[in-house]
Amino acid sequence: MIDLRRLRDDPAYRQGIERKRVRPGLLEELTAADDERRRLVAEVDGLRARQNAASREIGRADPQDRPARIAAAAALKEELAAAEARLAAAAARVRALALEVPNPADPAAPAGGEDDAVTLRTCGEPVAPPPLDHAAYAERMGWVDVAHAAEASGSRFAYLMRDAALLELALVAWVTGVLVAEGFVPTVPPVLVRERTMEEAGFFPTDRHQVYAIPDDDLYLVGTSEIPLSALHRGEILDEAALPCRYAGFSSCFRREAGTYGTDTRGIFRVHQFDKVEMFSFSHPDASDAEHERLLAIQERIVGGLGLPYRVVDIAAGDLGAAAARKFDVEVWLPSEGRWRELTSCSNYRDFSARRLGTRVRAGGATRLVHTLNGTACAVGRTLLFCFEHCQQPDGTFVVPEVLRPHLGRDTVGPPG
RNA sequence: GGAGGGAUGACUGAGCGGCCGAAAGUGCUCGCCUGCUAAGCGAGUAGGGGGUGUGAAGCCCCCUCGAGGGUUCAAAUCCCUCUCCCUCCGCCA
Repeated sequence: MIDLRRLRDDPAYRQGIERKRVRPGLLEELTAADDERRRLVAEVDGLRARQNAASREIGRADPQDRPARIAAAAALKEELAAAEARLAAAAARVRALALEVPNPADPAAPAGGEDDAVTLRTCGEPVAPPPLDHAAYAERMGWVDVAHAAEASGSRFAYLMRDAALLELALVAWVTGVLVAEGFVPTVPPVLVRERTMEEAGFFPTDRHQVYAIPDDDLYLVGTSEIPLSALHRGEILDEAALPCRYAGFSSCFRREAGTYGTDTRGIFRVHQFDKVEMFSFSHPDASDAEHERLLAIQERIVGGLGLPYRVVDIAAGDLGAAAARKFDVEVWLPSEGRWRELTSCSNYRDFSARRLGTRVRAGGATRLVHTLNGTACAVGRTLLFCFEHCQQPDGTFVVPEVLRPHLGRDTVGPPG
């Protein structure tokens, strides 16, 4: 949810919104609706003030004077009720329009759209493709079974099996350890949440079509543990000393992947269900840029620690999603495709979802909305897939990344038979 | 799933139709006092919205006692629905 007052008063804020794609006329409609809402607030407040005053006088009046005064006060009720109905309608309209408006892009975010991300740095070199691409290799090793998954669940599902299943556990253990050492609270959150939680996290209404719903129980499957983590301080006013407040969430993630028909169909690059360790920070509003850099640095340490060549890109304003003011992606070289592909993502939402969540910080005498940030620590399936190509030897042996060896208990995994 | 009890400010907890946005305590802030610390003394201390200010302060008004509705001139207090928590029974990994 954006800040309506800033939309009114701060041209830079409005420009930040316009750097994203917004429906023409939306902001004008919204400000007009908000003007009307404020006018009605004043009207209703005035009527209520009169009614409150009248009621107080009745309480103080002599019992014999009361009937006449009560009759007079009763007349106010109808007028007030009508005005309140108009206000409620206006407020609902403002809310509906405001939910459509994205968080302003940060001035530092590059201009443009999907193709205009700016590469900040590249660590490691592109390499030639291995004998087998990730999907073929995983099949050869008996690590991924999409055929039976299709029987059980449909397309874009997979069984992760044998050493790949153990590699997942090793990855999760290693990454979680890194995050705990960085002061993150390790968390296994709920993956089914209410509609309200989706909305407050900034996913509804804009990304509703990407979310699995459980209509019988009014619950929704999360696409990332960011959602339940964001609800951890819902409606709370935090102490300044408690910030930053960092959580590492491990969970399964569920995504409908609507609109991706026919893309990334090989292997487990894009699936409906995967496990992920996610970082989430509640930051002091003055410190969120530094926190963002910090999350990014942790991501780079993890990806670099696995020995994967990567580059960091700064996502352009027009490609930012509704909630992010700034976003960095870490892209890893996928040899079989001969290009860099997204592995992790790290966003600063500023106060956008904190406003819906009601998560604030007591700063000096005042309270301010916190800033929320999130970043992938490890999307397990996709990380493994990159490893399938980068750790694959010409003879088919899989060389376990050094950091995972203590967790897996082996240095290499040979091909079967 | 069945039967009861509960939800009050940063926290504990009183209030059970008007004098309650709310006692008391804790915490926090400021001042005093004290070699330092602890203790003590005094004062202050909810959030949000609208308006008016030099869009600082201040001032005025409105809303909020889990959420939403209702009764009433008037609701933290009465009624209904929902959510969550606790106790007991049932079921269960």
